[in-house]
Amino acid sequence: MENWNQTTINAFRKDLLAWYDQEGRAALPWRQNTDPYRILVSELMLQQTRVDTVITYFNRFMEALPTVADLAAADEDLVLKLWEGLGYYSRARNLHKAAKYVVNDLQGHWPESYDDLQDLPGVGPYTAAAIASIAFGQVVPAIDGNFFRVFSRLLKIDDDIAQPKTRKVFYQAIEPIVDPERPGDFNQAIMDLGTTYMKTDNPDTLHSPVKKYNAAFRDGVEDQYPVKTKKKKPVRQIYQAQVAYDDQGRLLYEQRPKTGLLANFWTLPLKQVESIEELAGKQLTLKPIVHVFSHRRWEIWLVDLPVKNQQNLPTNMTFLSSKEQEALALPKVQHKLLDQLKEVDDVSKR
DNA sequence: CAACCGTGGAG
DNA sequence: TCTCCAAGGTT
Repeated sequence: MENWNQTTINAFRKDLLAWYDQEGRAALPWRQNTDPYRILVSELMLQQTRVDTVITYFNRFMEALPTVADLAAADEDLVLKLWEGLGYYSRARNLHKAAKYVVNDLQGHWPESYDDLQDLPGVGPYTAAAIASIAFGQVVPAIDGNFFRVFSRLLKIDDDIAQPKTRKVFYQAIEPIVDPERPGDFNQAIMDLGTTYMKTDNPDTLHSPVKKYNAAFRDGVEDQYPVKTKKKKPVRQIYQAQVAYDDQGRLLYEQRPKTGLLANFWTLPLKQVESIEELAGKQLTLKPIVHVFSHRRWEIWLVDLPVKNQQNLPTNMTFLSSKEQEALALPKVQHKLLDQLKEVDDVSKR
């Protein structure tokens, strides 16, 4: 691992920030000001999610709920509807809880430090550092995937970034490098660098503004960084989705358990099966609907399976009209099921 | 610590 | 089609 002296650190800060001031993504909507609420919303949305995807959601969210007080007073249904399709829905519920915590428990006074910000639900070390530095000027590195990638190359850090304990190594290496005058800009500059000249695939290190500080590039081993062990493949699981209507043409839904995958969301009643031979009812499609999560791959078969006793449904099931359904936030997989069902209906009408 | 938790884009 | 992964946090 490289060890920079103070002269190198000073020069690096200057070169990085000069580039950032010229070519940084200043137009990103959450960079219009440093309101901690805007930073919080954007950072929660950006967790494991691409900037291009977030922009639309962010603008819509801020228009609907412009202040932390608005969010604290909002119904969870609205919050989830604004988050619909973005995934990792615990982020939305945590964001809602965090707003209530700030407004109701702290009388609207934001925690300002790296340590205190981590008391907010959904706010861990990265997000706390981002808010503390950008909104409150604390000198702390916001170590995310960009930081792992950029500094593993610059400093030739060989630790496996997939291991949680590696965060400590990076923190100790980077903390002295953060610009004490402009910590928020320093952090955002590293992120911009990490998505441009120092991105994951096909980085353009030759033209990077900090090329001369890049030890891995200097030694011709840039492709070896960051060191990262591979993830496991998603487990394949087969499901049947029950298609059943009541006498008013409403469709049967089932609410998922309040913890776990897609917690509390409504979907068609889903039942896991070992193989398609186990499907109950008439199979409606030739191919399954495939939906891949981080750790699971669902192959779902629609089956026609009417409910015999509509008056005696389990408590977590209900019939919903299309109008009732449209008011609900539904996970993407359920939208896929509905799209497929609509196609089946269209074909049968011909 | 390792597993869990969504989705869409890129190669 | 398949693999990886993108501004991580919680349990």
